[in-house]
Amino acid sequence: MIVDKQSADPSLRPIVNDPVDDSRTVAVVPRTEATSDGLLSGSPGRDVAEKGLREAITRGTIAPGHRLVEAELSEQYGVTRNSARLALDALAAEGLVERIPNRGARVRTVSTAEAVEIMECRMVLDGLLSAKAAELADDDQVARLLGNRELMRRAVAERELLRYSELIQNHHALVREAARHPIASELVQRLAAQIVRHQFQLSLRPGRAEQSLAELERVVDAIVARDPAAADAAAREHLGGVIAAVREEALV
Amino acid sequence: MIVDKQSADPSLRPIVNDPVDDSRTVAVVPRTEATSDGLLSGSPGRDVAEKGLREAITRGTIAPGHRLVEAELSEQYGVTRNSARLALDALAAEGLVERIPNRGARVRTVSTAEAVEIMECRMVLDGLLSAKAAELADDDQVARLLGNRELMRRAVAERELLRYSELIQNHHALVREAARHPIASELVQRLAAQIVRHQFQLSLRPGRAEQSLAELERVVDAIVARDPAAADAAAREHLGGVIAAVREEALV
DNA sequence: GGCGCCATGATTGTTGACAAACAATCCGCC
DNA sequence: GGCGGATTGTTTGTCAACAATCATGGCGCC
Repeated sequence: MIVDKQSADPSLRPIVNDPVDDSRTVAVVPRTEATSDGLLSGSPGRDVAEKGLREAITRGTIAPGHRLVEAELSEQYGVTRNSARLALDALAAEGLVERIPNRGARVRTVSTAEAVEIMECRMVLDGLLSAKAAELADDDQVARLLGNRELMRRAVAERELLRYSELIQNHHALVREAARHPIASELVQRLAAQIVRHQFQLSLRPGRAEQSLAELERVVDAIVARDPAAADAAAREHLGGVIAAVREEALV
Repeated sequence: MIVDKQSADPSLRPIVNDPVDDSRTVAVVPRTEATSDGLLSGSPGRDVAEKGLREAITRGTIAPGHRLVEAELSEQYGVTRNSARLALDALAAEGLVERIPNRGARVRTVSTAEAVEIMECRMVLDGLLSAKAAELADDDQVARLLGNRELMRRAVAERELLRYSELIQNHHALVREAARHPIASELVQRLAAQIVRHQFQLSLRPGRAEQSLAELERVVDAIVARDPAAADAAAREHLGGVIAAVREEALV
């Protein structure tokens, strides 16, 4: 049975309509220290640890499978153990950290099979985003996509793989912005974070950049042409190519 | 069933000081049992609260927008406040609960626009799963899909909407199982949990069941015929129909 | 010499008390 | 009578100590 008491305002204290809400999110500057040994404490603490850890994991500074001991993290990031613990919880929810009850946490290692599955999900979601972008992008966004395409071409021509890698990220960011689809955007980003390692490894394969570029150019073309179906198809084809490459890599 | 209270959406109401707030007395209550002092503690505690809350939210027992006060939850589920707190964290990560720092948590209300976005994501992911199912389903799974199709037909013929609704869930569960794609399966389930309310509301619309059935039958046909592309297309078409219906509903 | 069993150490998980944040209220003041 | 600022009460967030859990290593026993 359902209880519906909605007739009364559920807010004891209104949370809605808070126009100035950033007062709390920024202005961090934590009491530089609270505990005698100079640990950052509190809410900032959790965020500091979470941000630092996420960065370290996604950049590969910490290797997959590496154990993450709460006490060590606490010391390393200068936060209390509780903050470190909460950060681990958050990252576990994001799929970056694996947690085993009573046994601790470690950096999640995604198998090749999982990486493929993740990419398959990204493939269809990226198709959705590209299609939406083709439908909704404004002139400025189209211009920036074209500009980025030019940069990608140059980077590939000059064999600047690292730079090209960054530009691909940029391309995706532009597509996400143009698509105006927060839900899909967040999903894609979360999935992408889980496989940076695989993706990076792949990008160094000879010949990979050229193929990738050709595929991405078709995505841009479709968006510029305002053709959602073509954009969807092109985006899928691109990631389909990436997936095939990863599968091949796995055999090596 | 779900009591609709859309008519009194709290977020649309002016922020008046409503001294009498009985909306917070929720009649939930499993209170599974108790230790000597009446509190379940610890790890089980967190799980109990999380499971109970998730159930209450997805079943609509607690209305969207409803405030979730840690102390109250702790009492209601017979767990410590900390367990309740962790449960809220977990549910917030799943997108079922909204948290605002220092201001508390409430059941997330998904706007129609968000619901549409979520369904668009489900659409493409469901297409992926259906295609995989067409590729990988074994004979037993195919048989069960066919059996379920028959049950759906009957339910619709006999105007058993509630039963039909359950059978749809069952259909999706069978597809997920056959697809052997844990990543996509989990994503889809998480997204689905966020919009049960919208979906349920929709399923009661006259004529909706018939159209839905026809679409789902085509999905089953494609899987049985081992035709991934057709399965993908059919699944997308199905959710595309649902999305169109939701958009219409929004105008009413 | 190998096997099971208890002590030990390192880590995670929990607890209750404490502190901060915020909305609502009260009070003096003009 | 209305306004600004301190005050209060409620709720969230943090902390350090405590308890539970698991792996490891030593020790007797077969």
